Amino acid sequence: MLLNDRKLKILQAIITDYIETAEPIGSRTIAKKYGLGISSATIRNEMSDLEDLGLISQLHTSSGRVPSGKGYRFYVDSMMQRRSLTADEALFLQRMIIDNINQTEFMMQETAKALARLTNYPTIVSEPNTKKITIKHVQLIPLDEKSILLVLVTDNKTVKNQVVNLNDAPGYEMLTHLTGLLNNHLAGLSIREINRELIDKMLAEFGAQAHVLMPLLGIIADMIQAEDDVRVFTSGVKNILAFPEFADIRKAEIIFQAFEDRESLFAILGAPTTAIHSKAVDFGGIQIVIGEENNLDLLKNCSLIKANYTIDNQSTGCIALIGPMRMDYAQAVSVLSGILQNLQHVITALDLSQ
Amino acid sequence: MLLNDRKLKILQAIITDYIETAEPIGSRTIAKKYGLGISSATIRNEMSDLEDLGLISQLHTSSGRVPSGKGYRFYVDSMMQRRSLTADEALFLQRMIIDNINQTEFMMQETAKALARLTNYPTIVSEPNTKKITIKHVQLIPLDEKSILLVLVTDNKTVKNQVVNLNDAPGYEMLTHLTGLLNNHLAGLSIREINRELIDKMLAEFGAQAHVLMPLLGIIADMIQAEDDVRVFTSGVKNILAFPEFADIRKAEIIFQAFEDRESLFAILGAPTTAIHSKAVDFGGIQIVIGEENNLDLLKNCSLIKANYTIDNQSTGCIALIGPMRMDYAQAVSVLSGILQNLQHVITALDLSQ
DNA sequence: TGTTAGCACTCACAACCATAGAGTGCTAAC
DNA sequence: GTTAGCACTCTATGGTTGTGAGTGCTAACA
Repeated sequence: MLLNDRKLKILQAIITDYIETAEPIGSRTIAKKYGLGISSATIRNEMSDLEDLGLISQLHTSSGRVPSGKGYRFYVDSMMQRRSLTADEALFLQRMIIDNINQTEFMMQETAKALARLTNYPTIVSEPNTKKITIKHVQLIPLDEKSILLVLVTDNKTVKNQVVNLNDAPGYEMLTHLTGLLNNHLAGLSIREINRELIDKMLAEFGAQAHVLMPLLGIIADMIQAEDDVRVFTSGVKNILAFPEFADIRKAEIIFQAFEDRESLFAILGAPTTAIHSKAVDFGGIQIVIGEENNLDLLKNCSLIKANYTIDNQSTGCIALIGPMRMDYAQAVSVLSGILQNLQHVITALDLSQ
Repeated sequence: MLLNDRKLKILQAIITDYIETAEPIGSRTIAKKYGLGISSATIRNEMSDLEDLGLISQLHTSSGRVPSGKGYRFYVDSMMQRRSLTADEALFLQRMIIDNINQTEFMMQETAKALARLTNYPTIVSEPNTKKITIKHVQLIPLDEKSILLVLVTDNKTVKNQVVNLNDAPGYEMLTHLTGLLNNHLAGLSIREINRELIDKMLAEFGAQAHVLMPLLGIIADMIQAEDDVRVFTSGVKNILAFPEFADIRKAEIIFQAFEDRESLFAILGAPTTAIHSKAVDFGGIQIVIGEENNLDLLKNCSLIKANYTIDNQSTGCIALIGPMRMDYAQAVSVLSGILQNLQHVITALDLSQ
């Protein structure tokens, strides 16, 4: 689609004004507020053309014009200026130094919070999905006569632990011995590689302590399984209450409902789109989905800005923010981009696997 | 305050009706809906008396009556029937079996969710505050050449871990040795008991590895410190959107704001009230704070139902739910009571310290 | 031919009014 | 002590009207 310069300026005025005020805008207002040097009548003619093109629409005759989904799409694709971070935003991100993190959970939650804070839109962040977790180290620790603690370190930088209740827990010396045996056999293996043959061999070596092996292996399997369940974090849902689009509480409730339910959140994030892979850590491009373009009814009146990111070319997470269709795309994209860089920096610093 | 039987019945009718409908109720409606065998005129006279007593009030002449804060207080103190759990509620709680939990976090979050689910009110649950944590076990685990994992088990059933980066990490054998030394000296101690004298003794024993001791002790102190920070969990904030009291989004926003801020949540839970202590685990009585009785402006139009619970006579947590003043006190109290029993059951089962 | 002024028209919104309905207090009768 | 009846009050609802912002169309102008 090709528009002449004047039409572009008028469309720009309509979109920026509507993003700011949420009020339909008329020809006279444009003529007065944005000094384009043409009369309102001329603007009316141009607006009529823009409406024929489907870029703007009016709720009824004699109301001002409002950008349509197609209009926002055109704006985002062809007109939007990539703005850089403001001084305040940059400062905020600089201060958000997350160091010494050994659990992704905290980092994800902080990322969601920061993004919501800076954009004033609700955010969703899903954890990287690591499907091929391998065991790095297992450690048994005595607690008391009837229980021991199992600590599992996996290759994706997370540590999990679980109390194991046994009728007759081995003593400290024996636990140290068993820890050695477990590590000899299990270190470096994924859950699928623990087969019958290996288990038989381990049972033989465990001797009198063989009865504790199966419970331990079962728990290890469960722990890895749980780790494979991708977690998802949200922040700032309440921000939608500030938008007139959600003045009707029923509409707000739908969003709140979705944000309380894990399944809905994954539905919003959508099927994992192909991300661009690079050396170790890479962030795919930022995608914008506007209004009706969304497959979910829930989001037909909203826009979604999201980006995938990958770690080690295998595990990919998603970071997204939701707003009304008239969201401030330029600001949201620049902040999201800044956050992604931040995340990349932290993940790279954390990367112990190299 | 003493009321005759007929006044009690009328007050009861007003309160139950208003809790259900949120609409002011008039004499004629009471006469028709609740067959008390007296005419609306008589009810009017009685209502006039109830208003003089401050138990009900009207928004303007010729509107129906609404219970006042004092009215709810009287109802809660003197009239409310302690109802037992419904079959559905009891079933739900039975199914909420939380077993094998070694972290309080999951349990607290689940408790908040269950309570919100059953009552449809927003809930807040704060973790037990354990001020005198002692070290139960310390374990050092090798990760790679430059980092080891420190696992700390404390006597309040929680396990924490932290990656420690060192320029030159000791090998597995050495770590096992150091783990033994650390446990010999630190097991059973609280953070205050780790003094200069003890550290000097440990430094001597660590020999060539003395340089790793101070970083480790520093991290242990930080971990205990973090554990001393009471966490707080919430659930179901969005439920307030269903109440006409919060039809004005500004009012809802105030509550949402408070629920996003840790400090506000603690302010809502209030200064810890004295809980009744018993043998090992005890739950103090359930307290109800109605409207103006709240110290926080934020809650002047709300009611708060809360209970403290204690573990081992020393650490006390709080569990609370918030609703409009016309909340269903009887239901909320019975469900809260059921949940508390559930929590007690789980905590007792978890108790490894005996 | 593109631009603009002018005009008639449309629609949302606020203000205004009348009416119906639900409630009250008061009084008098039972 | 209870109740029926009455006058009164206040809210909510619906219809009417005026205003303002917007439009499309037409004719005049550069």
